[in-house]
Amino acid sequence: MPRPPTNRRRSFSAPTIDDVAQAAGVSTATVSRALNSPDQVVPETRNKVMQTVAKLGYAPNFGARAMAAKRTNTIGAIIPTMENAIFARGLQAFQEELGRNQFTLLVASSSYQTKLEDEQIRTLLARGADALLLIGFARSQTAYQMLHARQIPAVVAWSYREDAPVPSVGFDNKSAMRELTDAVFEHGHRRIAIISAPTTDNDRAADRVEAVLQAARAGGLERADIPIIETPYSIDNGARAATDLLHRVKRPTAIICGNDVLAVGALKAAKSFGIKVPQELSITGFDDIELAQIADPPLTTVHVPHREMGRLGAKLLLELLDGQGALPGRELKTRIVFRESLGPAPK
Amino acid sequence: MPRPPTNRRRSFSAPTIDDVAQAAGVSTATVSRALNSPDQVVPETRNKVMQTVAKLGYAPNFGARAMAAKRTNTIGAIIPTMENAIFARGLQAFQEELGRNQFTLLVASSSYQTKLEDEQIRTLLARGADALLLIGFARSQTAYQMLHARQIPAVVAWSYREDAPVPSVGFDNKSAMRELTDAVFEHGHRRIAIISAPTTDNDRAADRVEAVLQAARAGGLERADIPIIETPYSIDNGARAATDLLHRVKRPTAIICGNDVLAVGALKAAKSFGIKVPQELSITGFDDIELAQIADPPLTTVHVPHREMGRLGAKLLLELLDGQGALPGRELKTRIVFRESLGPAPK
DNA sequence: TTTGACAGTGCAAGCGTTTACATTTTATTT
DNA sequence: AAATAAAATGTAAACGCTTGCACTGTCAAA
Repeated sequence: MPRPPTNRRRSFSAPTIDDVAQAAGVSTATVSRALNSPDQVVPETRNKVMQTVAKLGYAPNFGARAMAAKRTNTIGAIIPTMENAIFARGLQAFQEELGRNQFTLLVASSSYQTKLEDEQIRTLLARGADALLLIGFARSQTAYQMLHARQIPAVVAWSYREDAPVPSVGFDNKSAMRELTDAVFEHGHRRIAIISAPTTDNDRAADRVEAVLQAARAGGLERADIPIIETPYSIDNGARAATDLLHRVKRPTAIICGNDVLAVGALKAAKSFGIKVPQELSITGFDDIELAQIADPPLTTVHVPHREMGRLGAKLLLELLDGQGALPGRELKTRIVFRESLGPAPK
Repeated sequence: MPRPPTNRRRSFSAPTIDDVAQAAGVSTATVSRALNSPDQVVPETRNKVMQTVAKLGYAPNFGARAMAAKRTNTIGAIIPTMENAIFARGLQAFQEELGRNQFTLLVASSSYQTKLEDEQIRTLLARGADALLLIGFARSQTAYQMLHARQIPAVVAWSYREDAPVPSVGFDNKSAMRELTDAVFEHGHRRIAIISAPTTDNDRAADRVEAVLQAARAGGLERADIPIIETPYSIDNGARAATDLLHRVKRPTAIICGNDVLAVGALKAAKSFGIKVPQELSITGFDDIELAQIADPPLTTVHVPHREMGRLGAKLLLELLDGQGALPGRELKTRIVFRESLGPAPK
C-alpha cells in the first residue's frame, strides 16, 4: 500500500525546512537564504517565507545546521560549579554579551576536576561550540593540545597572565592578595592563619595562598608559622576550619580567607565562641559578593569585577572568532574594600 | 593533481567515525555499535575500536547523532535567571541526577519573560532536547500547545498543582505563605506590608502575595490596608522598597517579603535608619537560602527543599521518557523556620 | 535586436551519524 | 562433511540543513 513519499506527515515532529518550502511554494534553498542572508532574497519572497515560518513555528534543526554550515554561533563555557555566586554572576554577563551578538551559550561544569574538564571540552566541541570560555589556567596538557590541534579559539577568565598559552581576561590574584595581606600586617597582626579553597587544580586559590605566604615572609614570618587549612567552598566548611584554628594554642589574631564564603563561615564560628570581630580577631575575604556587605560585621575583602570580566570575556572571544589574530587579553583591576572585619591587632 | 578521496586530512577538524573505522580496520557501523550497544560486538573487536577511539580522542558529533537517532539524551531546562541562588541550587541537583543517568543538561534563561521563554523552548527543541524542565505554570498558550503538539515530556518545578496541564514537582506557595502570615498575626502584628518580586508572569510570586492577603482578611484586615511594593530580585531593591514603607505615616510593624533576598534588603534599610529588628519591626523572608542564616538578625523564613526538588524533577522527567504514562508529579513539604527577625508587635 | 551582466532562484551534494537489511563468519547439529 | 542456525559485521539509506553551481529572467548598453 504505497504512500506518497513527499509531504508525508511525520506525526509529532518539528516542522522541517521542507515543510516551510512546500507551504511557501519555494525551494528549500530559498527558505534557508531568507533566514540566513535575507538580502539575497527579494522582499516579496522573503515575507512569504517569513510568514510561513511564523505560522508553522519553524525553527531550524540545530544539528543539521551545524553539520551543513560547520559553525553554530554557539560558545561553550566550562565553569567549576554553578553554585558559586561569582561564576553565576560572571556567566550571566557573559551570556548577555553573547546574546547581543546573536550567539548562544552552552554551559558545562567540571566540579574542579581536570579529568572531567577534558571530557566536557570534548563534549562541547562535539556539540558544535565554535569557541570556549575556561576558568583559570590549571588544566591538563591534553586539554590545551586539543584546543590547539583543532584551532578552537579559547579564552581563560578569572586569571590573567601575560605569557599565557591562551588569551586571558582577569586579574592578578597574587598581587591582589599580597596587597590585602600587607594591609593586615599594617594593622599590626603577626599571628595569621589561612583558610583556602582546595588548591589542587585551582590556580586562583593556589596563587592567593602563595601571595599571603610571600607577603608574610616580607613581614618577617616563616612559612611554618602560618597554619593553612584547605576546605571546599561553603559557609559551614569555613566555620569548621575557623573552629579548628581558634582552638589552637597560639590563636591567630587574623584569619585570611581565600573567598568571602569561607570568611563568612569563619565569622560565624567566631561569633559562636563569643570572640569579637574585629576587636579580638580580624577576618578577611576575597571576591566582594553581596554576602560580604551583609555579614556582621561587614567583610574587608578584595573587590573583583565579575560582571565586567564576563562581558569582556565574551568580547574577546567574539573578536577571536572574527579572526583578529593574537589578542593579548585584558587585565582587570581589583581593589581592596575596607570594612569592619579588619581591625588593629589586639595587645 | 588528484588526491585520494578517502582519508583526506580535513585539517583541523575533529576525528569522525570514518577516521576511527579506518584506523581500526572495521566499518562505521561496527564503531557505532561498539559505542552504543557494546554487547552486539565481539570483545576483541570492541577493544580494538575503543583503543582507537581513545587514541584519536574521538567524540561522536552530536548533531549528526541526534539527526540519525532522533534522541539525544539531553534534557533542556528554562529557568528565569541563573543569578537567583535557589535556581542555581536546584539546577545543580537536577544536573547531578541527570548525570547519574547519562543524560546531559541544556540550560536557557528566560529573564521572567513569557515571550522569551517561547523562543527558548523552540531553541531547546531544535537543539534536540528530549524533554523539558520548566519553572512555574505561568506561560503562554503557545508554549503549552507546542509541547503538546510535539509530544515533548515536560515537568514544572517550583510550583505544585494537582490539576496541572503537565506534571509538577514543587510545593504549594499559597499555603506555605498563609501559614507564615498566620504566624506573623499570632505575634500580634496588625500593620503589615508586603515586598514582592514582580507578579506578572510569575505565579510563585503572585501566589505568595495572594496568600498574605487571604490570611490578612481572615485576620480582619482589608486589602487596602496592606501596602504592596513589587520590585525585582536584589538586596538593594529590597532596601529601597523598605525605605519607602518605613517612611509612610502609618509605619508597618511587620514586613513580609516574597523572598530572602528582598528581606535582607529590608533588614539593611531598617538598620540604616536605626530601627531595631525585631523589637520595633519584624521582617520575614521566603526560601531559606544561606543568606537567611547569616543575616543579622537571622531571618524567619519558609524553608524550601530546592535540592530535593531538582533531584525529583529529574527523576520524574526520566520516568516520563521511559514511557511511564501520566505521572501526577510530587508535592514537597515546606516548613517555617523561626529565627530572630520575627518578634512580638511593639505596643 | 542582440548581448552581457547580474540578481534571484532551484538543484543536488555533502555534513557525520544510526540502523534496517544483507552478507559473512562462527558454532551447532546431523 | 554438510546443513542449519545464530552471531558478527558490512552496506547504504536516511536524518535536515547549507551552499556551490547552474539556470532563468530582467535590464542596460551596444
